[in-house]
Amino acid sequence: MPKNKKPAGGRPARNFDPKFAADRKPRWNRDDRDQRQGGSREGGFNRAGTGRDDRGERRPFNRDERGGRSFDRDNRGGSGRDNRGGFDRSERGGYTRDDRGGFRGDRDNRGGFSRDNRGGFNREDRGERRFDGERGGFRGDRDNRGGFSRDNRGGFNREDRGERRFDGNRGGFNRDDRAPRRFDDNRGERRPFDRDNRGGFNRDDRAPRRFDDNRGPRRFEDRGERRFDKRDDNRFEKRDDNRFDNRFDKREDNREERAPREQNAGERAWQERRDAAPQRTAAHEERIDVVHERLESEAVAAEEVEGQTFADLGLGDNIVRALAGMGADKPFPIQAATAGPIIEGKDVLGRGRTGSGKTIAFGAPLVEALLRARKGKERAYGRSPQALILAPTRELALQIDRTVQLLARSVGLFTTQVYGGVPQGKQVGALKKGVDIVIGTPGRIQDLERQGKLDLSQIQIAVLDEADHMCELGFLEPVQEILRLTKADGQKLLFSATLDREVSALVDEFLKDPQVYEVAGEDQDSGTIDHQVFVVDQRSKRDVLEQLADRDGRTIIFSRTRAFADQLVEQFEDNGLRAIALHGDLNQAKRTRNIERFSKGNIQVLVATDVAARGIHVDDVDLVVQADAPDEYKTYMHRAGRTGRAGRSGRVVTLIPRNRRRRMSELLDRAEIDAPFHEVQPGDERIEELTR
DNA sequence: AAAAAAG
Repeated sequence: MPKNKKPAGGRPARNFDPKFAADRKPRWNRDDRDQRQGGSREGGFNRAGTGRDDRGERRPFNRDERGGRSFDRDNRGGSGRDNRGGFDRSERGGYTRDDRGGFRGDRDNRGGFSRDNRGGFNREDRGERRFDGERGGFRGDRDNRGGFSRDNRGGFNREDRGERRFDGNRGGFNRDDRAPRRFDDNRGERRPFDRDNRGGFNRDDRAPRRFDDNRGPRRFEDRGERRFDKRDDNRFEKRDDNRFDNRFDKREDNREERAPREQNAGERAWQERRDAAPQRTAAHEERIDVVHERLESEAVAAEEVEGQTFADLGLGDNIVRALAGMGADKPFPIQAATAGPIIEGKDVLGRGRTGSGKTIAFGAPLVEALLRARKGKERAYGRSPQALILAPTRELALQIDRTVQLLARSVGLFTTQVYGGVPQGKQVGALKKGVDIVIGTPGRIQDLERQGKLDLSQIQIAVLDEADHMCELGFLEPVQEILRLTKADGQKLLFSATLDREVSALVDEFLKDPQVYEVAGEDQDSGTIDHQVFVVDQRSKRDVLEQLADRDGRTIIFSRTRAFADQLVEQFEDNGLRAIALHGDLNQAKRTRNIERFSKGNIQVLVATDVAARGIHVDDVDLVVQADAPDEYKTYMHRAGRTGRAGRSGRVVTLIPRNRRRRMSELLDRAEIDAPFHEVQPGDERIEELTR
């Protein structure tokens, strides 16, 4: 009998907090939802939560959500999996893409590359469609970059990485192979092209563990040192040179070769803005190398700022009260470390381990800084935002807003979320009225900016949460483009638990005199998480997972693919376990709803892809299971970091097949995590131990 | 493989 089989009357939520007792509901029903639409009550993933919007505007949300459902999975009812995948995909693909075909001039250029060409309507479709639609450089809005656009590069890089992996035992990536740690002599020679290389193929890499006694304070270059190993790899140099050529030199050619196309005013304006955006110059190159040197020597420990109050850090009364209201009575170390410099207007890199309070660490001083800058001026209708917070997932953007919005409102500033998957209307409406802080994901921000509905030119403070992730393939370019549209002398803040050299792509171009802040001696392993690895026979993997899921207490199970996440949920449910999925195949309404259901305590098992790996905070997740081992140590750290937050304890179990043991221990080494390996079979005592 | 735009 499953332990968490459908609770009769709704078990008490684990993150029950007396402060919000009136707000709690044991489970979601229609009425709850409707009621929820109405007010600005607390809610959300954690107790810092608040309503969706602070304006008391009318909410199209509910209606849209329900309307959207005709295209989502709910409607499929009892239909089987196969049916489901095919039906949904084709409908969605056809509906969204083709119906809008005539809407943009660039679509016309695709000519024969229409839906029919795109082949079948199964899941794999997605990749192919991308290929046809985007790689070929058919899109007008990409044409400046010629055929060697982001997408090209993406394909190239990814394959590269794949090959490498299978190069025997990771080829040149062996620890023993690694070049010695210090590369200072080489640094001066670094070309800007390097940074893409680094991002592309060396993500896993990290400097070897230090064995000398004084481990902290850690310096910026402590991780990712090996990036330099491949500096002179011809293939990469060549590729990047190509890219560079195409991007800057061939721009004009390309434009002329293409058939002329109608541009609307918004697009024209956007292109002008973009062309006017500052580009890298030789002088700039010299400066950044210098900055980079200094960056590495200026990492500071935060110990000396511990013990201060928020007020001591320079935050005003209202903000301090708002912080107290969300349970932050005194600053966590990372918050104490970064607040001062941020208020002073410095460019800051913040590294604090998962769950150490990074959102407040940038959010509170950001609000304070905006407030001080605004002093004396009045809040004009339709003003452009002065701060921007970028996050890699919509859920994270939403969550950040929950916290930052409370802080902002306490001093009369407004925030709005700008992310995809939901209708633009509400976001545009808010922007029209004027907001001070925009929080969102890159795609929609670019979209609205290009439409002329979001003005980035007044952004004085730009924050990148999960900054290293935002420098990865597919994120980096949009992020760069966005940052180039913000104030040239604006302040930049980069935060992540795994802040490493990967961010130098941005640091070099956008940060002035940056300093790294972190808490000395605080690394992931000094935390409160207990790690272990289960070596499991492939055939019994699902059984083991099911037994692990059958427990009291919140559990997140990470799967590598969306399909497997769905399969697991289905399997669990077939066997009477309540579980819920979270991944990018779900529409946004469902994603939001699912994570809410999970954090409300109604359903205790969340099966997610890495969409939930970073930043997402749910109270009292006490077990993280990695159904598939991650490829990167950083992914491991972030997934594991969903538990053991704010000093609480948590456990992490990673399932691997026998042949992955070596790779796994190398990964754990990089993450500086000690975890015992156990051979485990279904029904094993080790599993039992985790379920009580 | 995943994520990130589509009134």
